[in-house]
Amino acid sequence: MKKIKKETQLDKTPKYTVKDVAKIMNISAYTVRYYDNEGLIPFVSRTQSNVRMFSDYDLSWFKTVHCLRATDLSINDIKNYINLCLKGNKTIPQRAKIIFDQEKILKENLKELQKQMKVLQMKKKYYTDLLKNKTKDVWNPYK
Amino acid sequence: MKKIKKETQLDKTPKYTVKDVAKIMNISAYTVRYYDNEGLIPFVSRTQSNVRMFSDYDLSWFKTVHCLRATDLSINDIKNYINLCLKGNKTIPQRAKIIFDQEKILKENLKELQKQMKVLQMKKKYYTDLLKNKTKDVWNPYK
DNA sequence: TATTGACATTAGAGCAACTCTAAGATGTAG
DNA sequence: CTACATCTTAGAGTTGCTCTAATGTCAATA
Repeated sequence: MKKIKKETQLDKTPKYTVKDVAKIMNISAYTVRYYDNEGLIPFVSRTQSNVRMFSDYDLSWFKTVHCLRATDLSINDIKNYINLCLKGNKTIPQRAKIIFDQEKILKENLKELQKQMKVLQMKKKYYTDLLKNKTKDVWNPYK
Repeated sequence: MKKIKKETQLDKTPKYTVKDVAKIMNISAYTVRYYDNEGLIPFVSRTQSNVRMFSDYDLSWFKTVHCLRATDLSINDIKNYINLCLKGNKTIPQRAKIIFDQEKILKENLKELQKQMKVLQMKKKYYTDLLKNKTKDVWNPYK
């Protein structure tokens, strides 16, 4: 008998409040509502009294959004990506392009940050030496 | 005879326009004016017809501002740092603290970005496999 | 039962750091 | 002398939050 691996299914039962998601994702409750209002999290359910309740499935969208935001993709571009995801496999090439492009951009950003880290460390050395009274505080490019 | 090393002096003759600085620093001309208006660049000279002219000395302030902004220090905090620099060596400990703190923050930001880079690379692999028809586009955490 | 407190909701204001527009001044080239 | 390229300013617009104010829901306590 052939062994069939069952597709991973994320739990869609609502169990997390805005506050819970904020804590889990380490973002503010304002931001959680903002992302929902902007339509970045599809199919969010509400209680009878209109209170948002998120599932593990919703959480996985938050993780996607969080990753893309962390790498500085705009809210609009993320909305676009999410909508492409919802449209099924005919949008795979477009989605792939977004991810590939973003990886390139992140790589460049990381390189730039590492460059600035080196500059900061020279400034750090400048002040460390100053505090040890080893040097005078004159104008120099490490200030 | 004792050899005295001459202190490095930056040229203060005005030679660069806003556009020149924008090009050199790889930022927009708007941002150049914005930084000047915000008082981040001290002693900027103007021609008789009110046109900004920047020197190498001014440029070195731009580099300081650029480095601190790149590591996400706020405009206000940078203004504070610049003003401390202008107040002379009694402000060394305060300036040192700003730089040391900022280095810690940058280190954390870099760590987070590297984490997101790994997530992005998993997404990249997900789409690379999809495009090779090796996998199906089902919901999974790499999307 | 009434009220208090802890939460949730919304619309919309506020903010940081640009980013751009509009209107006007200046300088150079034809 | 005119055209246009480039500078100036004040102020409006944008993005992505962040917060406030007014209101609603619900459980627990006086």
